[in-house]
Amino acid sequence: MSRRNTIQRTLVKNAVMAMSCHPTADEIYDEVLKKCPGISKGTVYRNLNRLADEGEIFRVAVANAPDRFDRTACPHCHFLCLRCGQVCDFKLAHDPEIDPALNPGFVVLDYELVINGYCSECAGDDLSAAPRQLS
Amino acid sequence: MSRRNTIQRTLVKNAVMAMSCHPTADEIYDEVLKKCPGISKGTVYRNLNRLADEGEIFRVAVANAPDRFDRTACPHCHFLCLRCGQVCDFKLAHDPEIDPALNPGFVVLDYELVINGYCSECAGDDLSAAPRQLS
DNA sequence: CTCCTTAATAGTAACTGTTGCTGAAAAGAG
DNA sequence: CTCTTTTCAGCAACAGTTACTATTAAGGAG
Repeated sequence: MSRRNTIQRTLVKNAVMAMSCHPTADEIYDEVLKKCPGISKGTVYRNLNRLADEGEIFRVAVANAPDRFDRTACPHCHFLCLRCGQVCDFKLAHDPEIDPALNPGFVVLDYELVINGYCSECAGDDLSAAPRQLS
Repeated sequence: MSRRNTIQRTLVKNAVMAMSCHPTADEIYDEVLKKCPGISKGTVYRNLNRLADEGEIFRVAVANAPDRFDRTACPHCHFLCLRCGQVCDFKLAHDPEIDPALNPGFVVLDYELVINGYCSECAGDDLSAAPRQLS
C-alpha cells in the first residue's frame, strides 16, 4: 500500500493533463484551487514532484524562471520565448543522436532540449518596447 | 560610457573562464571571494547576468537546482547526473536539426540540450544507497 | 593631473519558489 | 468497523536571487 489515490493527487494530475501550455507549479496551484479551494500549496508541490519522479509528468527547467510541468512524460523538445516567457512544444527535423560510445561510462536516461528565441507573437514586436506579459 | 571595466566584473568573468566545471553562482562567488574578500554576492549575480545577457558566458538551466554558468557562450550539450548533481559537457553524434519551416513564425536564437542520467562515477554505485555529495 | 558625472559597488532587506515540520484527516487492508 | 500509515492543511523556514540606498570609483572633459 505504498501509493494512495487521493482527491488532491488526482486533481493535480488532471490539471496538468488539461493544460495544453506548460504551466508552472504556481499556475497549477491556481487551477487546482478552483476545484478544491482548500488545497495547500505544499500538497501541489509534493504531488507534482512525485508525479515527475514516477514519470507520469515531465519537468522542464527554465533558466531564471520557475520550473514548468508538461503532461507528456516522454522527453521532447520545448521552445522558450525570451521575450514573453512562454514555453511551447517545438518540432525537430531530426532528434539529437546520442552515441553512448562517445561518452563511455555515462548512463543516459533521457534528455531535454530547449530552443531559445522569439515566439510568433513576439517576433514582430518592437524589441526595444516593453515585453508583453503572460497572463 | 555605458559599460565600465571594474575589477569585480573582471574577476567574475575570469573565475568563470578558469573553472572547467559548470559552477553555480554561489560557487563562483566563493571563488571570487578568495581574490576579492569584500565582494558582494549581489555584485556576482549582477555581473553573471550581464555577462550572460551580453553573450560572453552561457547560462545552463537545471531542474530543481540553481542555474549554472559556462565559459563557452555558444550553445552546446550538457550532461546532468541525477545522482550527484554534477554537470559536465557531453559529446553528440549529431546535433539536433532545427528546421525553421516546421515552426513558422518562430525566431530561433540558440538552444540548450541537457542529457539526464548517471555519470561514470555514480553509475556503478548502489542506487539504493545515499547519493554521493558534491564538494 | 584634477574634477565631475554617472555606472557600479557593498551591505542589507525583501522577495519568490520550494521544502520541512506538526498535528489532523482519510485511504485502504484486514 | 478499526487500525495503520500515507497524505493532508497550515505554517514556518529555507535557498536562490533581486531590489534598494548610500557610497565608491571609472573614465571622459578640461
